[in-house]
Amino acid sequence: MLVTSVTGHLMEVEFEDRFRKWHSCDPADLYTAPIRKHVPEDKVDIKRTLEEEARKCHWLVLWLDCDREGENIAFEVMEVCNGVNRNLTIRRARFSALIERDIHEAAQNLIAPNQWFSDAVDARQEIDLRIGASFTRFQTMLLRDRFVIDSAQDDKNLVLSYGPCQFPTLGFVVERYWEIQSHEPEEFWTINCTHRSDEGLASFSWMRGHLFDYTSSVILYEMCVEEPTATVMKVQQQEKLKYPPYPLSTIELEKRASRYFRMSSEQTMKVAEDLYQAGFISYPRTETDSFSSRTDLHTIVQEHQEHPVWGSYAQRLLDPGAGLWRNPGNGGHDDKAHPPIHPTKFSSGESRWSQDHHRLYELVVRHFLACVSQPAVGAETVVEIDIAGERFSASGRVILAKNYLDVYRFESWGDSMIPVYVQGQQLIPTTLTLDSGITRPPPLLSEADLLSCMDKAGIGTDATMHDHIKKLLDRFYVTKDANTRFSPTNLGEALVMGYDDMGYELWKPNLRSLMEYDMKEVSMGNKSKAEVLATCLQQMKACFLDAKRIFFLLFRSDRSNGDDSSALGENVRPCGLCQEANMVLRKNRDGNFMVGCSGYPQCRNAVWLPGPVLEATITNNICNSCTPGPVYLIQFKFRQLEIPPGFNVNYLGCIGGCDETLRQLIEICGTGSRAQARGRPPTTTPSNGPPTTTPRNPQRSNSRQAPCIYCYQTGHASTDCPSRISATRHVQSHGMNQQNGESSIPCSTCGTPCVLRTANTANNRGRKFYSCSSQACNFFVWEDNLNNGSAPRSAPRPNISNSASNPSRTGGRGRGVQNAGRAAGVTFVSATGEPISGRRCFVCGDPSHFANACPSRGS
DNA sequence: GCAAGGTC
Repeated sequence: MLVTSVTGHLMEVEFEDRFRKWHSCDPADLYTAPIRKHVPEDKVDIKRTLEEEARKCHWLVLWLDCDREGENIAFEVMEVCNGVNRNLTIRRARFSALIERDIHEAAQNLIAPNQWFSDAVDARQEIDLRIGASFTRFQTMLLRDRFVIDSAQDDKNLVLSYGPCQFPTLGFVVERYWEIQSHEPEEFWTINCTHRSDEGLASFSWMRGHLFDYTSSVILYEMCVEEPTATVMKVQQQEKLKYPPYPLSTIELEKRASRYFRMSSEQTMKVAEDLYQAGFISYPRTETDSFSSRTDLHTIVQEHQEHPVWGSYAQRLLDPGAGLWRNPGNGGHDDKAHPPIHPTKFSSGESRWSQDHHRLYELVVRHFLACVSQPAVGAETVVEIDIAGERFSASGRVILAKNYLDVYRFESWGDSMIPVYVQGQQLIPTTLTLDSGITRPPPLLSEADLLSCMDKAGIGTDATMHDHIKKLLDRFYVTKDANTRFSPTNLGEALVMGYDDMGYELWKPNLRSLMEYDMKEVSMGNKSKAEVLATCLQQMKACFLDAKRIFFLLFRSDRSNGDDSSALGENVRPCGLCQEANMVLRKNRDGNFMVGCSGYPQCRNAVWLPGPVLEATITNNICNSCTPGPVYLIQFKFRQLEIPPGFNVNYLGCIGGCDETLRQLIEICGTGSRAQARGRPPTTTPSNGPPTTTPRNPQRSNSRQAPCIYCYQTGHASTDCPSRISATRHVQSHGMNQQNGESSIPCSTCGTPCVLRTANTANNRGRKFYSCSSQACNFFVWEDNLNNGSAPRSAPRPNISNSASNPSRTGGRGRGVQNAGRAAGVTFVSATGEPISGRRCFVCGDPSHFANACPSRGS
């Protein structure tokens, strides 16, 4: 028996020569252009070896990975060998690890090669090539000149590639970025309680989590303050186990190396390949996360007994008396081709290893030792207390046995002690506070997150995922920060938005999933290769032609005059962003107005004007307050039916940031920006410009200046938004910022007249409320509660410690209701501000019960 | 100059 090898695929698919040059044909022709499968130059020697040996042999046994790709490679080898020897008897060996018994069994149970498996791969290769080449050529040639990339690379070499794996991967990054951009912060409230005793401190958290309604939170908080005695309702003690990880697959190795060492997936695979080739670890490209029952795990552990750092742990593992051994868990994945990544040779560190080699080898060994170890054991105590009907809980944990955590230093499980409590015990909280928080957007995707997204959506394989991520970086579609978090560049975001604008989900994982499904059908013999190719390529060609048509409309060619808006008159102001050009008033093709920098596209500073603008004319009047000036005022005419009552059709306004009326109109009616209407971050460029959401990239750089998340304008950070500053001057809670006018209702706290406003928070949008017009006062009340005769309240922001036993802090400070009736610490006034005596439920207004007994509270 | 999948 003679053994030789190939190195992955022996052949490649390629277009015939006359279609190879980019300008040789219309990219649409690539859906039907003839292709050929051939052995590339660097594999010719391997082909020659195969041919030489095949001539002398009678049998050809194919020992390749037992997956679809492996089957396809087997057919490539068969084609070459059959080419020189038609009489070969050909068989396939099925094995998945270099385990002696498996190899013997495979040799004794040879099977026929599986044509369906191979066909599925042929189909994938052809589809990937045709789609990738056609879209890449097209979008590169059309769009390359439209983007200025801040790098040393010659722009002429810039390739804007499209691929069925790289684009969905980019899609994940962009989608998360959009999610962050469109996040609307919302204030919430939570009650926190602590209790200190001789034994220590327990922090109890509110079992409701948090509420977004301030008034409800205050009511519930005050009920707790009024009756602060806590009763211990439940003390639950149980043993908790923290399990070691499953055996190591490629994705897990990449994710963990990224999390623990901030190593890129690309670097991880490079180092893993080195370690594999030097024999220190097993094959690093595997989806399998369970060991075959035939694997000799003990021998692997034995090898590490002498290691200076983890040797003693390995010895404990092998000692039956220690009881540390446990057969590894099964993660449920098996690619039938390779075992999980595990150490194959002992090393206490080689002199030529880099720090990354040391780290990765250590991770593989410790992970393996952890897999065959007992879980960590902890004793957990959960205490639930009740204060005035509200439940709070605290928990403590004592670790009884660290077990695998002794060797797996990358994970931790902390101790947290709380005092001992017994059921029925009563106690007075040490602190009871009403605390506020703000909802935050999710973080940018980390490399580990991105790998998870790809894994979940079936984008790429264990061997290629890191390639797709690297490709996004190489193509300038994304950037990665020091915390391994990814943001799209202007270019990446614009491409995704371009496809999104077309309505095609070419940047979403669905396309790949559908292809995957079809491949599976082919590999099972349910569909033929030809059938899948015909359907898929026909659909993709139609999609390509449509995309081509729309892209030409979106990105019309003449850059100097490519702006789809028309300038209307003179400059409005100097541009504060690039500080080189002027901002000019423009009207877009779709009739919407904006003021954009004349330095576009180098500078993309833009201010979108309210949607209802019918006419806009620059006047000679100059704003007295806005800088950099002069900022010329604009005479607006609004569409009567599109503006709320109280606003004039004719209005002289300033776009410099000082104008409250314009700000309110934008908040209420929105701007003419395209994307805003779809809930995406607003587009700040003219509708035919490169579609980016933000006015970034001034002066050949990729630096960002995102639009303010509150007013959607540029030129200031969200934290400095003038609209927010003026809104918070009037009301405390963000979002309650639409002022309708003054009313005669006196504030029950200070007597100053209240202002009727409309809430704009997610939970209460459109709901009217009164708030005190005094900046020093926090009073507010929902209008509908007033009409129900329910409980308008002064609403100080309590954040008090040690005050639970001093509930008098809410006592009648206000002139309006100083002598109002009080029930359980709650004051009621009527719609006219008159005090009402007697108890009423805050939630539903029913006088027969109080809020803590309201039937609706269960929900 | 293009895809994704093998691999060194």
